[in-house]
Amino acid sequence: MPELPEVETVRRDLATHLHQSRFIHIEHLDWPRLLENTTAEGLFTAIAGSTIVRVGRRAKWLLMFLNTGVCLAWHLRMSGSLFVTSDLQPSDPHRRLILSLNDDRYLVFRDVRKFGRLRVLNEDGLKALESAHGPEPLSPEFTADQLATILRPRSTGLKSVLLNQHCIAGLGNIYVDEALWHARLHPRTPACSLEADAIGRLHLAIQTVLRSAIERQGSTLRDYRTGTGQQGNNQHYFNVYGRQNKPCPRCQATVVRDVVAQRGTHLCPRCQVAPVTEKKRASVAGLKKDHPADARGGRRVPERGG
DNA sequence: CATTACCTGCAA
DNA sequence: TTGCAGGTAATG
Repeated sequence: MPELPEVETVRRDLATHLHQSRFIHIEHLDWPRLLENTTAEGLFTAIAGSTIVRVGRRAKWLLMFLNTGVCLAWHLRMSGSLFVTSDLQPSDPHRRLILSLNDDRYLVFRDVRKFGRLRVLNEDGLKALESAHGPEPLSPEFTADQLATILRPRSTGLKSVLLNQHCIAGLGNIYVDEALWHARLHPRTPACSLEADAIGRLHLAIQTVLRSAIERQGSTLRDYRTGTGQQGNNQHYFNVYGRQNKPCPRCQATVVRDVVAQRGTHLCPRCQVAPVTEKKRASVAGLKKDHPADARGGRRVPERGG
C-alpha cells in the first residue's frame, strides 16, 4: 500500500480525528512481532494515559507525538492500514493491534501480510529516523538543484535511485513509475546521465504526481484505507501503473510491464526512450551499420523542448 | 548489483 | 500450483 501520498492522507485524517485524544489501553494484540523495539508491556507503559499532541509524517513513517515526549512511529509496509473507528466489527482476522481511546473510539492497525511495524521512539530514535532518509520531495527545500545533486554521483538506474529512501523519501513503486512516465524518462536511465532539462522534468513530475495523489486521498489497490477507513481514489488515474497492454494516454503506444530494480515496472516504450547500452550499441553498430533507424523503430529523440 | 526473506491472499 | 503484490533489511 502506502507510499508518501497514502501515509500523508492517513496523517491528515488522524491529525483531525485524534487531536488531543488520550490512549487508554491495548484492546487487542496479536502478532507481537509488529512491535519492533518494545514489548506489549512497553507499549502499554508508553501509551496508557498519554495524549496525542501532534500527528506527523517522515518518509513513509506516520508519527504520533505524545504529551510525554514519546513518539509512536508506524510503518504500514505493503498491506497495513491505520484508522479510527467507534464501532469495532466483531470479527476481522487481519486486525493486529487495537488501542482504545478515551471517548469510546479505537485506533485500529490492520495488516494482512504482517510486514507493518510500530516503534516507540525517544528523541534519539526520532533523530535516527530523520537522518536515515533523504529529503521530503514536497518540502520547499526539494528543488531541481537538490535533485541534480542526488542524481549526479549515481550511475545506477533512475528507478532504483528514486525507490531508495536514503536518496529521496516517500516514493514507492507506483509513484516512481508514474513520475518517470510524466518526465518521459526510462527507468533504467543512469541517474548521472540526466541533462538539466530532464532533471527539471523529473522534479516537476515527482511533485505533480505526489500532490495529485494526495488530493485524491491516495491509491487503493487492495488493502489501503484512509484514516477514516475509506478507499482512496487515485487508482483511477494511473497513466502506466498496472496498465500493461493498454494504450499510453499520451501517444497511444502499448504500455509494457518489465522488471527493473527487482520491481514490476510499467512504462511507455515510445515516450520513455530506453538508454542504449554499450552492448546494444556495439551490436547495432555491427549488425545494422548502414541502417540509421533504431532497431525498435521508436523515436530516438531523447528530449523535446517544453 | 541481485537474491532472499519476511507474510498472506488472490488470480492466472 | 505458481507467481505476483503498495516495502525494506539482510545477505552474496
